[in-house]
Amino acid sequence: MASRGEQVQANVLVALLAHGKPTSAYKIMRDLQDGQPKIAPPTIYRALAALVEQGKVHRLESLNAFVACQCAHHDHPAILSICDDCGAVEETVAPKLLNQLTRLTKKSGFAAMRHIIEIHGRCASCKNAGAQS
Amino acid sequence: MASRGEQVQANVLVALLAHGKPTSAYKIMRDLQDGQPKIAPPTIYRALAALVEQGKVHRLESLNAFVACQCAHHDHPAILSICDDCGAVEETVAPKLLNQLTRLTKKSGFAAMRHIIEIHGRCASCKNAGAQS
DNA sequence: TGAGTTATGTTATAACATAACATAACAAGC
DNA sequence: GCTTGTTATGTTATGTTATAACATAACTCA
Repeated sequence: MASRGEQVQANVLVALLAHGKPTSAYKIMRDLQDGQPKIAPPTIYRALAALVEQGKVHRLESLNAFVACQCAHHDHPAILSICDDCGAVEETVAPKLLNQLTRLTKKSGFAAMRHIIEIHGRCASCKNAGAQS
Repeated sequence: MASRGEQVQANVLVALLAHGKPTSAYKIMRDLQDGQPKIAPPTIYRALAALVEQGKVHRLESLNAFVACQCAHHDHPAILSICDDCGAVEETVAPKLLNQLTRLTKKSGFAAMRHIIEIHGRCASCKNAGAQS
């Protein structure tokens, strides 16, 4: 049987998938409070930390928000493209580029452990929508 | 004569330079409150926004903190290497790599406007310190 | 079963950020 | 030089994000 923690993680993941867009921890909490009124921030943050650890969720540092990973099967950290118009996030995996970054910073002796790459801009559909208006 | 805003910006920059490490907006505020007890968060955030705009300060999205730019003369966004041990930040400028990123995301029609690249790890001196212990 | 350990729940508060409005400075036309 | 509009700055309040600290429950293993 799933532990309580795993159950919360599953619920959080469902909530994130339902949104399909960057969602704050507190928004998720309010979602879950429909069925579990007393759930508190630390519970949400613990579940999110576990999901991020598992690679099932990405944390968006530049938005202080979270998205469900869209391509479950990769271990590589993702490059996240964030549309500032509609909020859509696209994941790109580019291990070579990450290696380049690691090598670049290694020149001064830096040992890279975790790469955060977030690119803000406009997605294809918002760009088109903007152009025609 | 410098406007009030420019004065605050100068003071904030001095405080940031004095630290030489990532510093939160509230820490800066407490620093400035030595000479100006009533200064409030919006004043600090406005000054920081202006300094970031001018490229004199970088915002570290993954730390919710700020550092003074160490190489004043460039317009390119910097790649920031952050030591999780000592907090030191190193800036690297690599326009080619940013272009690669832009091209990569452009494949799906994304128009990149702002690149955020933060790499966590250990700097050379902390790595050495850790190895010899 | 009971002692030790880990996971989870709960309360409280810390830390980060900005909305909303008030006031002051400045600039342009009268 | 006044007054009117505009922009910059100050001020108050509050919203939002995140975690510390402690309590309780569940699990393990002798």
